[in-house]
Amino acid sequence: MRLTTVEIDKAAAILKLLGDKTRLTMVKILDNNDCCVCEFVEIFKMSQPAISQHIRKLKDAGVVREARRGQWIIYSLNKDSDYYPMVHNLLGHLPSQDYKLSELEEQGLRISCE
Amino acid sequence: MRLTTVEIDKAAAILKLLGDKTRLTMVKILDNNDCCVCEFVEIFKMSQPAISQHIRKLKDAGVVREARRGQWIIYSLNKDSDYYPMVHNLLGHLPSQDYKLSELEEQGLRISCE
DNA sequence: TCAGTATATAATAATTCACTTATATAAGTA
DNA sequence: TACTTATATAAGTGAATTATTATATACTGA
Repeated sequence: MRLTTVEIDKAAAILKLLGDKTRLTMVKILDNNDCCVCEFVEIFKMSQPAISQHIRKLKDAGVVREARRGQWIIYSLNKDSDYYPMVHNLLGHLPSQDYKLSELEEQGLRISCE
Repeated sequence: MRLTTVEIDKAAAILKLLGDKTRLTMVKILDNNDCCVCEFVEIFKMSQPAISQHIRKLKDAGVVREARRGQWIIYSLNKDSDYYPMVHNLLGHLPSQDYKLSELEEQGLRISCE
């Protein structure tokens, strides 16, 4: 584990973002997997704009990055972010949420990460 | 560093609390020092009720605990909390805020921790 | 017991937040 | 080109959040 230091204002802003169950779960999932919006819509049973708006906040903060792949936009954790060490460290204290993706896979709804 | 696991809902609630600059700074200070409300009032140049309300949230979540010492109520980090390992870990990524206490000390306003 | 200091609580106003619905954009495909 | 799918953006709304001021409680010491 690296011990990078993050300004306290910036850290508070990141923690505020992660202080939402939906976004925290997203980020935990993204720590191991890349995902697209429509997968999150399925996982969280939430409207597409709601998901897009959550992701936008994470993207604006530099926590997450996007890459278009044809029709889809694939989101992944931005491991180059100054915040990544702190975030990754934190995610280590959370139980894996990958079962949510497994459920999608079973339903044949997994899309992005082949 | 211990790797304790915290339920994702609970973790989100804690991170939400820490996602406020004032509370995050408080907790960072409390990681090394015990403090009373009036010291925080000085440090943050904020009204006493505002400080009390921030502390109450931290106390309700079990992050912080109180001990009355005469006239004062001394707050400290609750190291027995299930969240403490995660929180402590996180605080390791933040720059020390102890200079804020040193400033108090210089002004002769330090109270609690002799 | 009274005055002063430390803290908590209550009520409230301004702001922010997380959704919603409606609509726009962009890519893929018939 | 027109239709479909994936995603983003905009506008609006109700709930939550963070301050404030006013007031209550608790301890200390004269």
